[in-house]
Amino acid sequence: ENIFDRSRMAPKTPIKNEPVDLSKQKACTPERNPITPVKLIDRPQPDPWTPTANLKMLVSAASPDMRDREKKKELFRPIENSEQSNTPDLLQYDMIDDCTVDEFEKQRPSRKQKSLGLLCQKFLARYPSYPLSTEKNTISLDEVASILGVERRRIYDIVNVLESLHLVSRVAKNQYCWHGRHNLSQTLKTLQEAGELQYGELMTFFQHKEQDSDYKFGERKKETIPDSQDRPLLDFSEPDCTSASANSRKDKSLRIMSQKFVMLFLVSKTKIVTLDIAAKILIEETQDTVDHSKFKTKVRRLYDIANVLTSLGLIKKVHVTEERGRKPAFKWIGPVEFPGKTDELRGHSPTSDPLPGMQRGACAPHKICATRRQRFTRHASFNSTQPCEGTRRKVSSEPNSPRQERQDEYCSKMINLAAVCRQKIEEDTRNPSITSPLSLLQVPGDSEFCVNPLPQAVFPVVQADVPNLSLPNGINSQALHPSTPAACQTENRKPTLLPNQPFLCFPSSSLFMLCSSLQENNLRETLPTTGDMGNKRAETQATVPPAASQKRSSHKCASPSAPVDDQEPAAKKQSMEESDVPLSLVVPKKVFESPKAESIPGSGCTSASHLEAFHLDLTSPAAPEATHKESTKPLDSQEQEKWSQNKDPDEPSPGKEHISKENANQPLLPQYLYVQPTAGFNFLFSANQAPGAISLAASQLPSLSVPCVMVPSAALASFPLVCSPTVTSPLSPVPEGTFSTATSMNFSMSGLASTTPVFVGTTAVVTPKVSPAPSVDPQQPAHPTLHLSPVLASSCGAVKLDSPVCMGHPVTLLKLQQPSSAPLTPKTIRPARHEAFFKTPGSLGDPVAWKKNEGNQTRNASSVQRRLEISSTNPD
DNA sequence: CGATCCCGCCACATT
DNA sequence: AATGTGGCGGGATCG
Repeated sequence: ENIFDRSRMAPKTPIKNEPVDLSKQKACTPERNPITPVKLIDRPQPDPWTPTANLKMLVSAASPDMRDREKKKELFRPIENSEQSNTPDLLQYDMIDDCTVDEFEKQRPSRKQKSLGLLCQKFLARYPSYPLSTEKNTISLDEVASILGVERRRIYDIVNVLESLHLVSRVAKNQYCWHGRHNLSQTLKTLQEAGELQYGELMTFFQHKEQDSDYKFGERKKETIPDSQDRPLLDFSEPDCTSASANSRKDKSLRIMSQKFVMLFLVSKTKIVTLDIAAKILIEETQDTVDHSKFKTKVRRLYDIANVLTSLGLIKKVHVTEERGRKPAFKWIGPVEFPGKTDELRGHSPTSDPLPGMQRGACAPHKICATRRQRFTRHASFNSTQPCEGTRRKVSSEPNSPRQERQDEYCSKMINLAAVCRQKIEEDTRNPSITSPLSLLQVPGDSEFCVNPLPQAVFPVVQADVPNLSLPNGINSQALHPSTPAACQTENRKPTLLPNQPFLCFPSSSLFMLCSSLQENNLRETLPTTGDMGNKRAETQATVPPAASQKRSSHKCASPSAPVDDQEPAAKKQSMEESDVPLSLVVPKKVFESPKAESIPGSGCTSASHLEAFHLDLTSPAAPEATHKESTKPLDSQEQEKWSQNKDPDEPSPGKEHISKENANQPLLPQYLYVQPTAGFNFLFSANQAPGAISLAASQLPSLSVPCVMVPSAALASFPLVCSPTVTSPLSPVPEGTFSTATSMNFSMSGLASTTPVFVGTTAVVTPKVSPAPSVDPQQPAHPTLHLSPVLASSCGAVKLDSPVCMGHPVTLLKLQQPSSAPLTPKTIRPARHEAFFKTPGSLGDPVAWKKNEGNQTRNASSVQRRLEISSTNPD
């Protein structure tokens, strides 16, 4: 048959491997598309004749993407290529002729090449993460399908997931509109909120023990679960989507499932969700009913969703080892914290609004929800299901009261649950082997997560959080509070918070983050939850954010106490991270307002507040970004612990989160992320970039500064990395070359680490030196925004991160402009303010309080990096 | 052999 | 009825 077709269709060139179909295409453009999608061609028989089919073929042939694809294939199988370039074009049938089966197989695109994840990457590569509003970004399913060489069905899988996150929206039949990640933070935030309500406890629970939880809490679960069902909530479709009708079709499970799945991550303290747990939770009602087949199907779907989310750089696959064994799981590597409210952001550019933060923040929180709800409501009629929800929604829509009440109730309920969980946890904790929640998380050898505890746990704590920033989308900063305390608690870890310091130092930190202006992303702040964070970083990815996940509401209520307990264990675990790796995160600002400082004034909390000050305005001006610099550091880091102090404390108050919002307003914080070498590679992130960016596309990189940089650890050791987004021209010598490299890389793939260090950033400067004296020189003064070198910094005056604290390690950031917001002033400033902040941390945006670490002992150069301090100075 | 997940049938929705 | 959507699960691959 094939032959027949071919003859007819196209003369085709025998060329390569591709099956017949290809040949057809080839006919058109022989060289280019070696890779034709099999399907089209293959299937063609049935409809080769259809106009559509032909069209598709043509399109595919023409498409550049196709070429890429082919290239990839080649890469994958160089061997094959070399040998057979021409081999079998035949299909199976043809094979008979000459090709051996083997050859055939080789040529045949591997299953992996056809994976949904890869397809999704290609899909995403076609659109900018942050499209200009002006651009038209319509997506034609048919076109894309043909270009990518897949059936439309597959595109639906991708689009449905993207739609659930609002990266796209359906405008018409066969037409979708690409929105990009501009609103991703908001969407995530919304999901997080919704998730907490729906799954907060559940997750907590599950994480501890699934079974038990189910068992015991079965009822609860049911309750919640059902609720979850409502799609509308979650979804927001677009604001208007008028298509009320839209609701139709079942619930569009893939979309809903996707949202729910994401919610689970956002709600999870560990940020790791195992497939089976997710499947159980997502299987709606059924608690027990879960028949195996249904479960299986659900899992299948989750894989589909996970592939897309992975391509988006929001999650990554990991394995969790539990008592029962290793289980597949996914870890959230996307932004974790979202600024408080934020709706507004949407349209703006991140930097654009300088002021605002506060106000908006304040009000905003529910806005979005409300909007959606309304929408839903309209549609609502349809939603027959779950009346409850409807109710709920409505309620919620009102920002005010109802919701609160509801929460309260919820809280109370949860409290019990929490208590139970806690017990379990405690028990677990005792159990050396595992801590419940964490246990799940940890992944033993697998990826990066290891369960084994390291002796020193070093988990740095981060104190500060970054408040959110002004970024429109929202950055998130809230979360930490609660957790933070916990983290701090862990004893050892108390890293470095110094009272005033804005930054934290972690002992062996694997990485640091500093935030400067961020845009969407959040910074991840800290560590609260520790485990996650550590792990994450360690691992890898760029994810910066991991951790902290705490969220608010439910937690507050429910587990106030619990968390703490839990955390300890968690911390331990974290600490464990693979060998040394602990990472440290540093966050400049922090927002706590927390009055509560109960715990320790000086320490943690306060520091946090100081952090706020930290914010720099970098962003506002222009692009402020900071540069990053780092050096690798050796290891002794642990010493650092000494420095660290704990924070403590506590609880941040609930409200804090919101508060953070205010902070958020503030312009920015520079964030830096440093990852230890151990991890395998180092990253630096600039806060500015959107989180998503990371994963993505290289395409972005070029245009902007790259948000992340990956460097092989080894490389790092020798070189410090710096990234500064803002600047366009790379100052440092290295940069260019490296740069390019960087650009080329795709972050998404973890695998990519290049051997050489990469520097990215427009401005960035890199200093080759190792930890110790970093780089003064390298940097250039040039940018306005930041400087790395201390010297410069001083000159600039604005901000400086120095590491006085850090041991010497000099990393400094300077921010020139916008002092006002920036808290950063070094020592000088500090003193006075210092007090202020204590008093009213939250309110002051600026007060900057920097803490400094003292130098604690560790001063070695190596450790330098660890400590970043901003102000350095006074501890006071 | 379990984990993944491609593939595409087919039902339901929309036009 | 045709076409768009997308649930669903068999069974092929991968590891």
